[in-house]
Amino acid sequence: MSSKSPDTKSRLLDAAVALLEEGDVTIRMADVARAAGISRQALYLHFPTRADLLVAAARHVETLKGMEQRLAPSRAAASGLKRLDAYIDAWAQWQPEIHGLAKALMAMLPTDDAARAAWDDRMRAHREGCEAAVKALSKDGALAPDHTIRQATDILWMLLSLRNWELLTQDCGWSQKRYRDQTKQMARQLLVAA
Amino acid sequence: MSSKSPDTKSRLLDAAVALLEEGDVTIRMADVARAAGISRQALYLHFPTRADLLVAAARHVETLKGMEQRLAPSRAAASGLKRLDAYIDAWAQWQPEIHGLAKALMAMLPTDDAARAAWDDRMRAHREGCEAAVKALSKDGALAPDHTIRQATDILWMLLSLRNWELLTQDCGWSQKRYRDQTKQMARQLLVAA
DNA sequence: TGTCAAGTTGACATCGTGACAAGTAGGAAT
DNA sequence: ATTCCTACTTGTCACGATGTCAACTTGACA
Repeated sequence: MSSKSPDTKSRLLDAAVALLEEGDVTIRMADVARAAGISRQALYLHFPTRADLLVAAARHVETLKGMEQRLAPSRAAASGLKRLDAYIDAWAQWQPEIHGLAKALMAMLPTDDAARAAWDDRMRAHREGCEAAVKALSKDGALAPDHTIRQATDILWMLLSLRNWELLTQDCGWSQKRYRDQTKQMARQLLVAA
Repeated sequence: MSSKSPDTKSRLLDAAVALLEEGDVTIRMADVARAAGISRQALYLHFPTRADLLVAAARHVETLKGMEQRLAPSRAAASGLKRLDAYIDAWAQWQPEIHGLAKALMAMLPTDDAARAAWDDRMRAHREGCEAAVKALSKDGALAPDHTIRQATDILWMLLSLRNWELLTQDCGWSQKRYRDQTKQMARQLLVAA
């Protein structure tokens, strides 16, 4: 896929992720290039636009931290309810780890198409996870009957949004454990048939 | 207070609000000036920075649209449940109207202290509204027993966050009516004793 | 030795913010 | 009647960021 030197590309992505995790909200192309030890122009050889870089960085961090593996328990869950719980477990654990990156990315969303693209890309992936959990519930007949799959997915996606994690843990001071447990409870209240 | 011509200042604020409500996220100083019929430089005589303009616009829109009056039905509600519903009604109606403005303001939160202050102010007011609704529920004995007032307020505040409104209506394509009705239902599921 | 890929330096166009200067129209003060 | 002030004008400029373009270097490989 990448015809250029692969380790330079990785170094660039590592540098971008590191800078974003430091909370450097206004990350510039020049910063990333300098951090990776190459010239600003060379960065454009690997990533033609800032958008491309950010999208790649957002993807990179997931492979870097093994998101796929963490979702294994959810995929292997015996019941829909257990799948939902396992997904929330994985997600609750994941959120603080990507918070630095997410914060920087979110800060740019309104003005920056690049960040928007990266964000939408990742959120779509997350939404698919939500949908899978909802479908598992539905298969068990455990989904509340007044919701379609689509609608239930919307609700779970909203409940598990990074913004809500941020709001509850940062602004309301909820502990990580409390966030996890409460969120599980809320998901049941909202989605599971009584 | 304002030493400059007051009607020009108002015209500028009106123009800014109008542009922001159109959904023009990347609103430029030149745009606002043009819309108000004065030169870009003259705009700087009234608002030294873009942040100043946006903060002033945020304040302006609240008085302009009479948020206080809209909350009257909620305050006058006979029961806790009705108060909750009325508050959600008012909030659901309010959100799309301030969305453009809020979006622009949110964009400046990480970098601009003035915007942060203005934002926190508004959010605190909203949280107080949530708390009042929760207390009304509690007074009726209708609050779910596994929640403290504080915790229930956190949950309602999260549920009614602008971000969630944005996510459901913009990203998920929910209609305004659907947002309102579903949110009411979710609030009941999460907060009201079964 | 020639070629290609990857990276280098340096210059430049574009856009938005904000600073600054010099000039103008109209009203008020004395 | 002239002076002063205020609001506003036009025009210019510096700065910082993105992205483009051209020309040069360096190392590997065949």
